[in-house]
Amino acid sequence: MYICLMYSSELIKGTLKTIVLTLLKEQGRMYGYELTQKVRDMTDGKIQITEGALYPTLHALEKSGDLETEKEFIGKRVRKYYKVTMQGSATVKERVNEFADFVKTMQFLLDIGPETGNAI
Amino acid sequence: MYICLMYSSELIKGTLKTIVLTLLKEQGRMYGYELTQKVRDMTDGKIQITEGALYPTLHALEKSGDLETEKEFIGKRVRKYYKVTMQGSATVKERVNEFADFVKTMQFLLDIGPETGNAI
DNA sequence: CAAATATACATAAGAAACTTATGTATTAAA
DNA sequence: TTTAATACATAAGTTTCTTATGTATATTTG
Repeated sequence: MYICLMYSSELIKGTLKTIVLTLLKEQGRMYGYELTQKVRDMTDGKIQITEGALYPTLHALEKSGDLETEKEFIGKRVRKYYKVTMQGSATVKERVNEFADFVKTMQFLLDIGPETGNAI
Repeated sequence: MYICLMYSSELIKGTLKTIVLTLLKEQGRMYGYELTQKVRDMTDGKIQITEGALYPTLHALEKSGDLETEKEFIGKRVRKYYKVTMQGSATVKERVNEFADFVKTMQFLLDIGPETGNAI
């Protein structure tokens, strides 16, 4: 079985919003830094979300109405918790379904099985 | 089951080279325009490779040594056939394996099954 | 047979989504 | 007490696409 330490940035491109929205929906609420840690831990470091990519994305998702924030003070430090709005909840479903469909199409195109991932 | 007419361009981003290399390896040799048609047909139009994206990609893959070309004249019209080099053949394997691995990680992250694609 | 469409290549400007670098500030660990 | 971790943010640069444009031949259709 093939194992790689870290995916090429090309591959991850376009999936950041889907990942963030899904995790926030599952976890209830999280803050930015927490998200980077969670994704790194869940993927054994294979997906590492950089802060330079994450924060602008979170801001965009808030602006589009898919996320909303609650500020909280931990000592003197501000922490911004994000959670999925009702609109965002629908967006998550769409995005996850689209991704699942896309994977099927790609598996057909690349001639790889769904479970085994057996390459040529 | 979820079906969409066309994937958002975000999702497809980063998979173009993998698709092109895989099809060329399977089919032996193809020319650019043929590739766009093949992908469109195989995916029922859900993935539509634009020529503006394809030709620069083919040129890059030739430059990197993964593809080589043969020019052929169909009447007065030039047709450039591409085929995978020995180096390219290894690249295909790597890329397909990486994609398969990536899909597994994403299915875990998004909490979707491998076959059913059952969303929340 | 003329006009529209399909075939077949190519490039260039602009947009989108990242990476890398930098900045600020607090808190915990060595 | 200095380093690392936590926690936010933005800005410049890169990659990779979209959209637009260009050229030319071949085929279909009205």
